[in-house]
Amino acid sequence: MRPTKEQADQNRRRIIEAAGRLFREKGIHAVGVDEVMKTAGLTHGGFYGHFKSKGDLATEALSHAMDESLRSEQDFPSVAALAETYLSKAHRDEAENGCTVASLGPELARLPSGKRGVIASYVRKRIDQMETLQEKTGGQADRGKAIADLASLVGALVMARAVDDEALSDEILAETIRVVGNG
Amino acid sequence: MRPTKEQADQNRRRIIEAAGRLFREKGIHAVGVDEVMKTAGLTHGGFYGHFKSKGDLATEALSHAMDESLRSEQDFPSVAALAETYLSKAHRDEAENGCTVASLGPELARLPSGKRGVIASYVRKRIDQMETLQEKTGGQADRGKAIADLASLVGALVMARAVDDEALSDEILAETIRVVGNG
DNA sequence: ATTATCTATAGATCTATAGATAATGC
DNA sequence: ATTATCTATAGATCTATAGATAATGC
Repeated sequence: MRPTKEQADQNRRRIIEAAGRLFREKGIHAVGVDEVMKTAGLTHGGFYGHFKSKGDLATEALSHAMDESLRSEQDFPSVAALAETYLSKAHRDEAENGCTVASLGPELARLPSGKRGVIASYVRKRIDQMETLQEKTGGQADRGKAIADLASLVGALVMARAVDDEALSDEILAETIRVVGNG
Repeated sequence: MRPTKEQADQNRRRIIEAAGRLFREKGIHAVGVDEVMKTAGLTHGGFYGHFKSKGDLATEALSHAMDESLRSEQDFPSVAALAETYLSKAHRDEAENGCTVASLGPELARLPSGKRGVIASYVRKRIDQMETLQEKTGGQADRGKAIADLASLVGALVMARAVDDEALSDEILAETIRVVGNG
C-alpha cells in the first residue's frame, strides 16, 4: 500500500488544496481533519504523517490559497476591471475558490499570532496590486486610496454574502463596482 | 433555588449578552454553551430552559448585539466622525463590543438562511445611517456612495484585525478614515 | 402545582496517537 | 529497512436530555 515518493508528495498537495477549499467554504472550525482527508481521497489517520497538527495544515492551506488567488488575478488593465471580477456574482457564490480574507475574515484574526505573517504579506500584495492598477490608467499611485478601495472590495463581498436578500446583495456588488471603478 | 420571574428574565438577558460578547470575540463555533452559561453565572444544563438550541441563542444574541451597536452610534455629525469612531484602535481591539458584521463576517453567511433576516436588516440600517450623515453635511444623499463607504469601513476593520503587523494595521485604519472622511 | 436551575450523563464529534500493513528504495 | 497509509481507539469536548431539587406564585 505504500505509494511512491512522487505519489506521496502529490497526496500532500491534494490535502493542502482540499483543505484550502473546505476551510474557505465552511470556516476552519467547521471542517474536521476527517473531512479534509476524505475529500483528498485518503483516510484520516494518515494525516499526521504529513502535518503535525490541524493548525499547521491551516497555515499551509491558507498560504497556498492566497498565492493561488493572487496568481489568478494578474494582468488586469484597471482598478475597474479588478472590481468587476472581485465583486462578480461568481466570486460571491463560490467562496471556496475566492479571496481568503473575504472568505475567512475575522477567523484569520483569531489564528495564533505566530501564524499570521502570511496574512499581512497577502494584504500588502493586494495593496501593491491596486497601486499598479492605478498607474496603468494614467494616474499616479495613491496608496491611501488603494487601501480604501481594497477595503471596499473586501467589505462589499463580506456583506453581499452575509445578507439573505438577493436584491440587496446584488445592489451592494453593483454600487461598489460603480463607485470604486469610477475612482 | 428557583428564582423569581424577574430574576429568571434577567438571567435570560444575561445569557444573551454574554453570548453576544463571546461570539463576537471568539466566533460562534469556538464558544460552547457551557462557556456562555459560566460567563452568565449559571450552570450549563439550565440553558435549555431558556433556549431550544445554541442556534436559537445565536440568532437572538446577534440581533441584540446589532441593535446595541446601532444604538450606541446615533447622533454623529458627519460620515467623517463615524469613520473615526468605527475605525478607531479601540474598536479594532475590542471586537466583543463592536460591529457584528466586522466581528463575525463570513460566519454570518453560513448561518441557516431562515435566521439571516436580521443581518440584511442591520445592513440596511447601516446604509440608511450613512445616507443620513451625508445629508447632515450639506450634500445630497448618494446611496451608492453610502454602500461603498460602508463597505470600506467593514473591510478596513476586518483587514486591520487580521494582519499581525501593527504599523500596517494602523495604516489601514488611518488611510481609510482619511479617504472616507474626505468623501 | 409549577418552573427555573442544578447535577449527571448520553451520544456525537473531533484531534491526535498507536500499532499493523505492505510496497518502495537504498 | 524505511515509510506512507490504514484500522482502531484513546481522550477531550460539545450539544442536548433526564431526573432531582427547592422556591415561587396561583
